Amino acid sequence: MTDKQLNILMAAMKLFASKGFDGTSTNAIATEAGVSEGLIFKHFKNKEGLLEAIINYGMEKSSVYFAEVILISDPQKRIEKAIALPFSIDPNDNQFWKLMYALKWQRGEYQSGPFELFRESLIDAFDQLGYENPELETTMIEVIIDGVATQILLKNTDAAPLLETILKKYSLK
Amino acid sequence: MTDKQLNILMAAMKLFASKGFDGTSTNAIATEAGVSEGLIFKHFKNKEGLLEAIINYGMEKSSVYFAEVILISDPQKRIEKAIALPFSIDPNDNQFWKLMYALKWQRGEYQSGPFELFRESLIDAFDQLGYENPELETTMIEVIIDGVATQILLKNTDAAPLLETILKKYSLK
DNA sequence: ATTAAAAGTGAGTGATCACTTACAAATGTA
DNA sequence: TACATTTGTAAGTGATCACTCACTTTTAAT
Repeated sequence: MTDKQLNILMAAMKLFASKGFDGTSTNAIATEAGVSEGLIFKHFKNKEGLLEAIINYGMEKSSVYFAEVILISDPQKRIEKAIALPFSIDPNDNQFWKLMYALKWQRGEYQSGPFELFRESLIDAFDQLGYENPELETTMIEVIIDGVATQILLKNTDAAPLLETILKKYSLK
Repeated sequence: MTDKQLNILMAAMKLFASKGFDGTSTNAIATEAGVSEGLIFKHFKNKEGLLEAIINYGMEKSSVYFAEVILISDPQKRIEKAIALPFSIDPNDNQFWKLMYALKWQRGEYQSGPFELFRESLIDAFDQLGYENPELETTMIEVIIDGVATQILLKNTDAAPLLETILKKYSLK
């Protein structure tokens, strides 16, 4: 990936996250990236392709953290680590996750993939622990993760005490 | 409000919720509403004014439910009712809340108002119950509400068992 | 040094955007 | 009936949109 290619990617991520995909013009991206507008299309084919490149780039960076959770064999620890996930979002990745959550509501197509494996590994964990309804418990974890992500990304709530409260409340401390 | 005015409002809500504000053209709204494009601007001044009208309309309908929670004097019951809120979203209002949640991520300006009063009434409730950190507990409730709303609006999860699980987990049964 | 490919530019392109305007139909009131 | 106001339309408007194209510069391998 060229310097300018990365410039475009970062500029687009910033603008898509703050103004939305449709609210951002390729002209604005080019200006923010310090590049001619034509270059965007040379490298990413079209605006949609640029969005896909951003998501691939961000998910590749993030998939490590998902894998870390999935690979924990102790079910209790796996669940705890899953809950802790949104609390450990690298502030450098805030824009990426804001974009991902914004896309959730109007472009569900970018929601599949790594998330399904993640979900199944949680169902498995609750199953191992003998819970009556592992799917339901997993949905609860997803509720927590989405809710916490909303708080942290949108209202920059102080993460540490919130995490402690959750783990205590869930008798997972 | 005229028939056609309401047509425009509903058509715009539907399209804004599914394609986003910037992803929806006034031409598309007029077509969906079965109305000439000019009429939109006669009634709502501009596209932004139409969005505001939708939000006013939706919040006026919904404020009843928030008020119902706030007016409960028993603190325990008030908290329970607050948690139950996203579970009792009228399916007819799904589009409105999808729009509200989508706007959260790129247009925070539509987030204030009734929500603040709601938050304070929860802090008060936890305070009355002698909790150590009422603000933190209230944030937790907001986490739950946002997470549940995401599940229900986006993945149409079955609401009933999830509500029961949450109330149990929160020892609020 | 030659040269072909890749990176990069800037001035276009038609299409679509939000919005206006001139005018007609409907409505309410005297 | 007369007439002023409101409701509605259709054909525009300039601006901006995503994208293309002809062209130059840079890079890198022989």
